[in-house]
Amino acid sequence: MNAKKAVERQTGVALWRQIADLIRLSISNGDYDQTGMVPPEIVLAAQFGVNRHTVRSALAALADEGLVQAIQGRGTIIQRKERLSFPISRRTRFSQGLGGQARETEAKLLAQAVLPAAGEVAAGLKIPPGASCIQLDLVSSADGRPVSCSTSFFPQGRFPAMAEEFERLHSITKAFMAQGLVDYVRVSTELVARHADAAELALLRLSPGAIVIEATAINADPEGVPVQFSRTRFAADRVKLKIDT
Amino acid sequence: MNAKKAVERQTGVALWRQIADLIRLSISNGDYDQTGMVPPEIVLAAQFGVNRHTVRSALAALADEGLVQAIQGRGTIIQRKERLSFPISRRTRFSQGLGGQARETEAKLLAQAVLPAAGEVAAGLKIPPGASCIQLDLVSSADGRPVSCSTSFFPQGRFPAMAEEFERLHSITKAFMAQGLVDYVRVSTELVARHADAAELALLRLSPGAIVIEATAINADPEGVPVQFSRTRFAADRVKLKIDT
DNA sequence: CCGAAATGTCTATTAATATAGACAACAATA
DNA sequence: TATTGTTGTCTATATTAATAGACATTTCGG
Repeated sequence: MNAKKAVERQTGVALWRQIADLIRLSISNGDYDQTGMVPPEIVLAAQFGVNRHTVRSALAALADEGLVQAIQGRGTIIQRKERLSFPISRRTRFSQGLGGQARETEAKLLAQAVLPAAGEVAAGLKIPPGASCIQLDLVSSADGRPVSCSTSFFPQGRFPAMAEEFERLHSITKAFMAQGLVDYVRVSTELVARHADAAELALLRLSPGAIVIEATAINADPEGVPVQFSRTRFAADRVKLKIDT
Repeated sequence: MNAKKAVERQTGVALWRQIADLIRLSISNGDYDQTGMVPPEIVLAAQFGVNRHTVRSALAALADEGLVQAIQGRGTIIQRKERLSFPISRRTRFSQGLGGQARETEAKLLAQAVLPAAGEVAAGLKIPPGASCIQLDLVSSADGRPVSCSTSFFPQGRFPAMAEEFERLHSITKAFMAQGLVDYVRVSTELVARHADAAELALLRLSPGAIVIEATAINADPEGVPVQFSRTRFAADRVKLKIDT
């Protein structure tokens, strides 16, 4: 197991950031669970083959994220290590999926708009290009930490009060129910991973260089008629996607 | 749409690398399909708010990947833009999945070993810890470009000739068939995205800072008995994972 | 064939990153 | 309480990343 932790120079990614990423990974892998602490700076410096100050920069970044806390004289203790397991299946729903893993989940409406469906959205929802659809931008959090941000489109003809119902109920599932749709299933999901852009860094409170997993999904009613086209970006270091087939 | 392309300073990720990532994304999004060329360096520099030399560093990195080619006097032309769509379902198989998207697919055996199953592997395969299993390390390519590298474990008791059969047939599916297993299905898949480590950079021929999607999966025979535990790392900028439910 | 527009190359300067070493401050413990 | 093992802070230096400007070279269209 004991994989050699290698960092590369002259790559455009600063050593301290590479090291921060590796330590974050080790933490979420449970490598330091025995002590609940990160190894001493000198040890890490030796492991990575860099100067102690470089390791300190990495740990400072992790402390900034709230992942660890350094205490003079004692060491650097681990504050958090969870990676939420997020199910993707025919019945994917945000809040249910996290059942038990987080004390509190929240979905916050950032923006809403009514606009003509175009290209990808119209095709996904199977409505004619130009037909009105409702766009909702959300940020979802678990225990106060943002986990994902999403942009969803709904056909306005069928769900005219989507925005209002969501604001009232704070749940897509409940907003669907309030408008007469009691059940829906996931019909397709596409995943892509990339670096977070500036907007996502801000929304998800990520540190620059962080990774997001972008899931483009379509939900449909039991008859197979699409009801939602969504694009959700997950903070990759906070989630694990579990695919149930 | 025209999202502001923002780069962040003092983040541990060099500006030229952030810009290279953004341009790569624009290329795969088809933003430059009208001309088949990247915008002029001066235009990009203005868009990103950086010096032209910084943009040149980014383009040099992309040229190094073979994604673009700069021609003095004319501009920078796009050489490649594909992102392979990779299905994940109960019947996920590498070569079939890419049907039609690539002219030629190849799976190459890097290493093999017989070792006692431990922890995660034993649990996934539902065999007692310490029981022998066969480990195969593969790299899979499409049209000569590496797409994923994987480490798989098989119970030795049931598939003693896994390594030999794979070397002969160059296919996991066929190696299974040669040993009497005619069908198998995917029972679980977990996805995580992270930065590639040094070994993955080399195997997948990625540029440092690149992202991999790590899929941890278990395949089972029709009776539900696990036959394979695998961990596959995809080059994130070359694939799109399509989940069929 | 000239000019506009693009990439290529060079020098110089500033800012960020990384290394090196020394020592202070604090915590736990023998 | 003295020792050991930690993190915190300081100075100094070298390397890499980024900016700035000037000008050469190539391509293409009028």
